[in-house]
Amino acid sequence: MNRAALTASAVVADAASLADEAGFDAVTLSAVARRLGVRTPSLYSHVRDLEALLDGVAALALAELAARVADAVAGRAGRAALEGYATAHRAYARDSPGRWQSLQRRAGDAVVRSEAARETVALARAVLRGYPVPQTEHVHAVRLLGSTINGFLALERIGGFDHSEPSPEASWSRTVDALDALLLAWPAAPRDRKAPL
Amino acid sequence: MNRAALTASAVVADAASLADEAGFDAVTLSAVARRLGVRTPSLYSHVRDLEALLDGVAALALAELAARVADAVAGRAGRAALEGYATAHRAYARDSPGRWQSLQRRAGDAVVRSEAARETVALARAVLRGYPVPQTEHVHAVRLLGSTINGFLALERIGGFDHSEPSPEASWSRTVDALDALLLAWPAAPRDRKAPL
DNA sequence: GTGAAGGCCTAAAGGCTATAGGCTGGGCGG
DNA sequence: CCGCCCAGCCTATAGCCTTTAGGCCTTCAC
Repeated sequence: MNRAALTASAVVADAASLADEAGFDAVTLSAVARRLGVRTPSLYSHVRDLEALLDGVAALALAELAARVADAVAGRAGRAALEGYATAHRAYARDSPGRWQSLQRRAGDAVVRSEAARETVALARAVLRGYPVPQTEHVHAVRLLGSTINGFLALERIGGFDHSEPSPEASWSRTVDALDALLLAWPAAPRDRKAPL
Repeated sequence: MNRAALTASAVVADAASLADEAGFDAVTLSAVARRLGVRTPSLYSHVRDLEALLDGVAALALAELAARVADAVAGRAGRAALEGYATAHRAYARDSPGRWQSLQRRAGDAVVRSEAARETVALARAVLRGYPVPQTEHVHAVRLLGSTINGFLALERIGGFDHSEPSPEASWSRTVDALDALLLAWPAAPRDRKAPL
């Protein structure tokens, strides 16, 4: 009686909430089952194994992130778009720390090939359109953007900024400033920049 | 008989090797004990708990990394120093993936306050001396450097670059180019850069 | 109404961390 | 030289985790 009306997506959604509340590595099949008022093995009807559950959370997170970023970038260009792009990431990491963390691991193919993954890249490229970065350099610029934003958030998360003075806040805005300046003056062909010293 | 001559540092060293060989999360007390030919509980004489063991690996890794970076930066200035700094990090991550991974988590106080931690920051500041970045901006620049380098390596590790075309290699050198250009033309006070659009 | 299927259950195996308590050999004081 | 003590390993055990196997009840289609 009182079947708990489980479905794959209900299980994944609950896992995502748990991740936000208790940290990504508190996500275990046991814990999710407990929250859903069900015995652990029952989850195996809906989810292949733990790995698949975590991948499910990542897919969910990526979709949510893409939506937020899209919203932040829409109708903006240049620096405003860049700021929207970067800050939407940071806001997502702040609001949904567990889901964010789910993205910091090698993901399964389903996640990698997802629509959301494609969209995130497309949005980064859209931001670049407001800057004089040549098409051929777009990949590199997208990767740089991703590296810096993700890297900043990772360092912030593990407390890397907790032991030196100015607040991460200040460095964040300087970081966006720097990325803006960088994209405005994207260094020309490698050869041109060689040996400035 | 045949006491295994365990010591705290021998245990930590073995854990670090295991991390490199089998991935950081293959580091368990069980696995380390197995490798050392000893029963799991025996390790508790040398290591407080799993957490302490992982922190030990991180401390070891940080010291090794600092040494490598110091070596790569010594006697260099400007772009050469920057390139040495960045590439030493990448080389370490490549050569010792497990140890590198041990640094991507919130570390205990012992690690944070270690000599090696201080040195890493000092080396970054040393790199900045070759660039016209004002003292007051050093913290931000150090954080930006750390964010971008760590972020790039993290994305590379989780395969974030595996599904688009040019090799990470190419983007890496463009990234160093970009950081060089950025530091050469570090954006002035925030106010000056406002609303260029 | 009945049979198949879906969805939850219990049971159980095997791996992990961690604590408690026992055995032993080597060094050291008497 | 003898015996004691302790360092350093051990076994036993508890508790939590994942995963598989197999059973039972409910529902729905025919």
